[in-house]
Amino acid sequence: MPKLGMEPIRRDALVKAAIAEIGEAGSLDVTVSQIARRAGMSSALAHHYFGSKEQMLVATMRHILTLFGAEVRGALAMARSPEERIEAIVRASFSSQNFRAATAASWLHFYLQAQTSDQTRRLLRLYHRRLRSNLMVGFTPLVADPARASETIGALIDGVYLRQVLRPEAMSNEEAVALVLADVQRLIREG
Amino acid sequence: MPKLGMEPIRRDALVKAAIAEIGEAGSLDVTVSQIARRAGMSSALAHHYFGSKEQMLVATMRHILTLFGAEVRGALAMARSPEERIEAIVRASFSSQNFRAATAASWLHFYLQAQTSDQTRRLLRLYHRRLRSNLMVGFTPLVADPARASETIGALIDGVYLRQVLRPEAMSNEEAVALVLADVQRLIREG
DNA sequence: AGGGTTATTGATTGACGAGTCAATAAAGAA
DNA sequence: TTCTTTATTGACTCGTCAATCAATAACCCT
Repeated sequence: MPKLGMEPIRRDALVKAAIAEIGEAGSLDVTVSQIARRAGMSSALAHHYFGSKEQMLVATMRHILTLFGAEVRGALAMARSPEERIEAIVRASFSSQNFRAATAASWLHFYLQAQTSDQTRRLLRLYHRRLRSNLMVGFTPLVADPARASETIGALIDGVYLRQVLRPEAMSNEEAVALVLADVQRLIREG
Repeated sequence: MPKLGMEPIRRDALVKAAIAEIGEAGSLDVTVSQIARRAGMSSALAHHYFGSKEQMLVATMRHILTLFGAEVRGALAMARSPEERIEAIVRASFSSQNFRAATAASWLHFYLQAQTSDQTRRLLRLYHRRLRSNLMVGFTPLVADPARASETIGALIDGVYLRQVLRPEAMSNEEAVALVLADVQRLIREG
């Protein structure tokens, strides 16, 4: 029962199914057929809209990055001080449905994918640069070496994230945020 | 020209070739044939000695973990104070040839593999527990919440490691060590 | 109604890769 | 020497999966 204007709907469904499938399988070995089935269509249709598996995964990562970017921007808009700016970024990094099991696994997947795919690498660098730049703005009025502080907190966020992918039960979202924020506070107190 | 007692030699060659191959490809998609060819034998022989690809990769991870464990033990033997214990662990985490490009990529690979392979997961948990326990011993006389401190430094190590896999040029080994140790110092000063 | 476009899929192709096997050869044991 | 064990490989099987294609159907416009 073909209706017109299906393209955006299908693409969206596929991207979301890809995240869910990667998260559930906890693995990189997700096939186009699995994703397509979960999205309620044939694999042929997936290829029809994305051309290739890689393009589909790139679109998936772009989607994750877009959501994350929106969340950061939203939180930053509320921030009234440098401290609050940093806190906003940390909270966004661990926030909401989006940043749980499925998304986290996908995220990690793309970290690896970035070693072989140019497009993925470019996307990831972009995210890194933005994160770093946002942290820097917050840290600059507060510490002597904002670059160093941003690097530390950025790495700490990645590390906590990585551990959450492996052992989701070991630490809750709030605990993760608290852990990172405590380190932020130490950095600030040190000046 | 079959000589006897080839088994340990072949196994060793395969394990080392696997690390090199994963590191060079920067990817999980390493075939048994590629690894075997690099190790100077046929893929059939690799199967003969390891039974399956998974067993071969488990042996590879075990090898990496063994090397790391030895390095940590060596450094700990020299430590004369709690501070030095912690420093020893951090230095070992980023030390030497072993912990560069190829090994780091393999390491990250196993993090993912752990989500699907029971054996790999067990190995990784063992490593985590030991690392945590070692850090705890160092932190206990120095800070109020040693568990929290160990968790923070453990995550920071993983995060810095992850970033080095992605952008090896961004930070040198020594810089990585310095970054982590600075955070250790902050934790200690805080008490 | 009929031509063009979009949506959709089952079936197929083509590649690649893990694991198996039968065959060859050398070393040691009897 | 002959038998057994170990080493070794090329060729093969079997499965899987990305990608393609041909066919079908609904929608829109004229």
